Amino acid sequence: MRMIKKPAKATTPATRANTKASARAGNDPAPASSRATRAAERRAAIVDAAMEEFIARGFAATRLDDIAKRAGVAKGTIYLHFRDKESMFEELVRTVIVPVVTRLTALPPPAGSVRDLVETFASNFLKEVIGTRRGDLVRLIVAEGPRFPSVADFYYREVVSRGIAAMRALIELAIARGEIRQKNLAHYPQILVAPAMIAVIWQSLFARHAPLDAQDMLRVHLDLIFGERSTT
Amino acid sequence: MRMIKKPAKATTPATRANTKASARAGNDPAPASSRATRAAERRAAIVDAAMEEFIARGFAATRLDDIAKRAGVAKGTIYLHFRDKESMFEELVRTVIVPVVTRLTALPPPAGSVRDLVETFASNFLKEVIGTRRGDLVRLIVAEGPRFPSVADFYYREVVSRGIAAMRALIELAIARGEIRQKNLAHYPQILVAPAMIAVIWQSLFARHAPLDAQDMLRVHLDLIFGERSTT
DNA sequence: TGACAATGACTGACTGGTCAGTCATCTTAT
DNA sequence: ATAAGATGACTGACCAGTCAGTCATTGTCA
Repeated sequence: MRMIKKPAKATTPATRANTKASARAGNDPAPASSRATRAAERRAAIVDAAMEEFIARGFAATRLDDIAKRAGVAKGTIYLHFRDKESMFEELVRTVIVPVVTRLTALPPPAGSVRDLVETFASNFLKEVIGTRRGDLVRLIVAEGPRFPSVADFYYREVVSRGIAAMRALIELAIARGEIRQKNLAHYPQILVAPAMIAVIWQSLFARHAPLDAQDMLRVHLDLIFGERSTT
Repeated sequence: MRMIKKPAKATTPATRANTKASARAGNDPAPASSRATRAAERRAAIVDAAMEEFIARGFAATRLDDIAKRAGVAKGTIYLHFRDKESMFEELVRTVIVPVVTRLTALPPPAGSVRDLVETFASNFLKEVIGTRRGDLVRLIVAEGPRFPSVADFYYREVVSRGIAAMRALIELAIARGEIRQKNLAHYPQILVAPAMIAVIWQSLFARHAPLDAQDMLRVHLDLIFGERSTT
């Protein structure tokens, strides 16, 4: 946002003879890494640190100085990897979200009942998202979405619409197979995932007041949709 | 967030003789109001303006100057009503939330089936919260909760725990009456309200990508829980 | 192979704009 | 008359973004 400045005078440039000496904050002792490798590591460190800070403080209240310190990097270094704070936030979301989606959408062999499939999916979601840093990221997206339409758009395209479509397909299959009776459910796959989302939010906001057994809740919810498990 | 500052010197206070002439932004022409009334009106105007701004920008990115301008008040006036930005946010949440809770918990005569009761409740929630400014406030609480533990606590105490308890009571009643079969549902009243919460969030984040017929979704969800409506 | 030069990644002090909170002064109801 | 209410210019802390300078790594030549 800052305007281009005049050349900037030198103001006693000699005084900075000290510096160095403490540089390279004590991190990787690996000396044999190539430039490219090192760069990638640093970028990853910045992304990690940024995620931590953004989750803890939100976009506006996060200081780049803090991100830099946490990443063990100078502030200027951040600008070698990201254009500005805003695009750092956007890229961060992309960087973190994409692997999760690909991992979760890699559904296991479609053997067995639809319920088994959904249960596997729920179980993965539980491990990978609910109560983890990634769950906090989801909350962060809900929080900052309105101020970052591009993030909300991205999240809708890459996560929500895909997830909804996948769930709808599963529901339709289950209806065809007679595993689900309520036909209208296919119109609102949101209903299928709603408790999982609530669990994510609950864990970040209320867990310390009233811990929630997300796993059991999801089981009960699936019982509701598919009918109680027969104890065969 | 700013720390308490030292007294701050006065620096040429006399130079400000001009001022006035345009003050009192053109608002209420009512001259006959008492001090107390006027004060209450101003406070309300500030609360409204603050809610609008906080919802649009989040806590950290909201400027008190903007709130003052929107409320038609000078910045200093805000400090006659609130200690600082943070406590303004906290009081704002209390001020806005309480009436909603009391209105919603004023359930209609307990005649008819539990499903009718729940449906009435859902219908009120739909009108009063989903897709309204108050719905945005819920999203705001989710967004800022982690940075305002006192707000999250308040919200948990006044809204969440009460709502959960009320829903649990209804579920147990419905189970006793045979309206609900799934007995475990009483352990997780969250499941009952989850789609409503999702609807709130959906409307603020994704409505423009994919509008959601919240009313119909809630109906389908209730069909799922209570069984499809008999067409008697 | 060893020495020197070129490269560009990295650093952090610095700048300028921003904004929460203050307070001397003015206004108005009582 | 006068005290409570209201105003908005002002202050100082704060922080995103910049850039001159440093030095580890890589490339080149004898």
